[in-house]
Amino acid sequence: MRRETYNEFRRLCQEHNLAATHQREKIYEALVSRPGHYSPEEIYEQVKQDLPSISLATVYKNLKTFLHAGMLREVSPHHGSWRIDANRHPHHHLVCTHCRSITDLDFDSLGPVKLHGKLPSGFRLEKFTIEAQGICKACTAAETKQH
Amino acid sequence: MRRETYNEFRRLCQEHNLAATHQREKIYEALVSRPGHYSPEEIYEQVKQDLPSISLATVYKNLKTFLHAGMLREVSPHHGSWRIDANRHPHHHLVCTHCRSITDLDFDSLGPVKLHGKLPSGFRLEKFTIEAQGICKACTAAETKQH
DNA sequence: AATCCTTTAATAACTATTATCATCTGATAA
DNA sequence: TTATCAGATGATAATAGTTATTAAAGGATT
Ligand SMILES: [Mn+2]
Ligand SMILES: [Mn+2]
Ligand SMILES: [Zn+2]
Ligand SMILES: [Zn+2]
Repeated sequence: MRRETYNEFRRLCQEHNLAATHQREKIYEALVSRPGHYSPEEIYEQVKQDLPSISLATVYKNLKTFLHAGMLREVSPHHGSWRIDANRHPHHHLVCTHCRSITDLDFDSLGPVKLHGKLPSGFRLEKFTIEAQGICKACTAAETKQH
Repeated sequence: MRRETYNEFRRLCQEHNLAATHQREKIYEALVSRPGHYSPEEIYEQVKQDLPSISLATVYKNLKTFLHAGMLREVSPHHGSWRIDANRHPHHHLVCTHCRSITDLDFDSLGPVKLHGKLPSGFRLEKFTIEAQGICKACTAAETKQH
């Protein structure tokens, strides 16, 4: 691992009160040292090359820990199960990052996406979709109650 | 089912050479007759109220059939498995609707999202994310070869 | 009504994720 | 340095989500 990456890892662990274990170090490295948007399984395969006895459950658990600490992000806040949309009109979505609920947002309530320059060559664009991510009304209310 | 919805269903089935079965009718109705972004399991539960002997596999198969025919949409083209992003800088994504690959798109390559009016009250916005959906270079190349 | 082809129900198989728990280890202070 | 212990790990069972298989049933066409 690059010295710089290692130091950053130690710092992040300290900041978030996490033990800097070998497993966490390698999981972090597997993600940060190369581009891409990997699945837990892919990270597991990568880390196993250095730590053959690591458990897949450890990978899952630490990814959650890292996400919770804000050290990493998830690509999509609604990966859990397949969701079907019967609204065939162009429109956007409000997505709650807490309960994962999805509601329609009128197409005209957001301006068009402006492209500066060009997309990477070879990519055949079909459409832009915009998601407004945040906390829905119900979750905000539930949160407030607790305090 | 509303007469209008029923006629639309028959028309769509004819257009796409699909037998207009009871099961398909109820699956279509479960989606179209109410707002929301349902999972196959949720649709199954709804349809079972009318057709108690329907199989979950039938729901899955027909959702795929409908999607393929363009009668419905999926909310996200990358729901399959959890994907982690180690890039903490604000940025967007190119998503291939064919192979589901995800690549980064520089934040500045797209203009800011313009909000016309207000979001539904109670929703606490964290950020907008934009996905450029289309066919990636590799998939386009593979497609071209076949012809 | 008979035939053909599609669709369905049931269920096994498979993939993805989470829970459980005995054991181990990193961090801290003696 | 060693002892201590909360927190972390590995093994694996359990659960959730999806796909494959196949015999039987049902639309469509004649
Ligand atoms: Mn929608
Ligand atoms: Mn990214
Ligand atoms: Zn919510
Ligand atoms: Zn592709």
